[in-house]
Amino acid sequence: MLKNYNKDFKFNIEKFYKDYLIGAKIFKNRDALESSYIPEELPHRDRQIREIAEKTACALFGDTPPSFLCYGMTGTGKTATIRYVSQKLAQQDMENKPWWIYINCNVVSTPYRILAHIYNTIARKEKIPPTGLPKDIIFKRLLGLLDQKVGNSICFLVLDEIDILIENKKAGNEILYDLTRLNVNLDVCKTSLIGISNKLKFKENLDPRVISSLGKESPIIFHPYNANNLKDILRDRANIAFYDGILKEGVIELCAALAAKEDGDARKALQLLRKAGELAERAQNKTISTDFVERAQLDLEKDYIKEYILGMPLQAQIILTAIYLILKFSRERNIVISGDIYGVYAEITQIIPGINQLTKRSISDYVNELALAGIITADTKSMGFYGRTKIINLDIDMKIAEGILRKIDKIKDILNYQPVMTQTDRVKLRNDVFKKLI
DNA sequence: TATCCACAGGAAATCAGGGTGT
DNA sequence: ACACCCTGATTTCCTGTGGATA
Repeated sequence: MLKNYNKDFKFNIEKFYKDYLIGAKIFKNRDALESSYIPEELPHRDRQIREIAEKTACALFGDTPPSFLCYGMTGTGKTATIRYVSQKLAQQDMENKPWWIYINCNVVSTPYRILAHIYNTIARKEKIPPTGLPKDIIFKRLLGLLDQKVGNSICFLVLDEIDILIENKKAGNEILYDLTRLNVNLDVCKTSLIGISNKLKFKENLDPRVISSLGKESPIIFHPYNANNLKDILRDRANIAFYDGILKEGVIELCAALAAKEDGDARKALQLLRKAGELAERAQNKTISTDFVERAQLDLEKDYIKEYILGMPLQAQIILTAIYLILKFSRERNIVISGDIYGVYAEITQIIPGINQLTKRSISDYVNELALAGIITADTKSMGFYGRTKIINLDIDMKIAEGILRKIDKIKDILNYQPVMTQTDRVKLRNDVFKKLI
């Protein structure tokens, strides 16, 4: 049946657009606050720029630059600096401009796809299919293409988030080894690898053969920005992004301070500023005050959690639901252990149609992932005679969790289901024991 | 001090679903 | 149609483990 809407409350889209156009303009150039934006100047990265320039300058003479690594936490400007230097190098007067091929190993995450990605970016047309061919065939085709298309100039292969590649130790090392050996098999073209990593210790998992070529050069370290550094970066970007006089006193300082707390993450700082601007814009405000920054921070956090959970595989969502239900229905509300999760999970997979039940081993992995994302905390604890287990807590508000889970079709109907497990005394009994021991 | 709980988590195998060239 | 390839998710098999208990 149709609802009888009050006419006065009807959303007038025409008027909305009109008001929107007349209303305060905040953004002059929104893109300047994207982390992919390469500004004219990169504040506080002089040393890194110089080091990278020194290592790559021999490309000007057509010599092969050495392969090297860049380390630094997220938002310390690694990718931006590389892109910056590559732009500058391309502006120099030289016969054969070098090629730069960017590979984000988080997106292009398998050996086959890395080779295919390199091939396809150079070839433009006549692409290699996304799957189906043997790897060595692609490798040979790639060699031919490099010699033919890149000719006697340099091809830089930038592997961003290279640590993700090594998570699969065997396959990751194999492809890296293959890439380092490209030069040996090439006739005219030369390649040079640049690895970008968030984790300092990722080198531990690297094959010695790979280290010998990728780790010979001293790595370039990107230290986190401090609050003052971040202020400089934000000021530069804000000048491009906003109209004059939009930013109120203290906005940049607050963004910088908040991001400095998060390991000096410049990406975070820019996100805060952009979100604050968007909130002000939506509120049809003429200026951005620190209030908007505070709201932006809450919003960003909520958005992140929501998007993460809704983007998880259904099985992971069900496991989160199991944790939620245990906390909701067990009388001792604060303790969840892995065994209980599995029990309740097994129960609800029976209720939801079309779901198959996974093994404990897989669930253990999913629980770890949830913990890594900051949705739950999971600390392994030895209970001596009572075995070893993980003590799990929901790290987000129960209400928020419920709101998000309610958006998932297959789950929304079971959020009031009381698991049999929590009705028996088993959970309570265990909780009593654990409580004493913790 | 040996035992033993209740799991953790690594490595390799398997499976299904996407594709290939011949 | 066929033999074969790559990938991601999962299973199977397995070894490891901290400390309360007997």
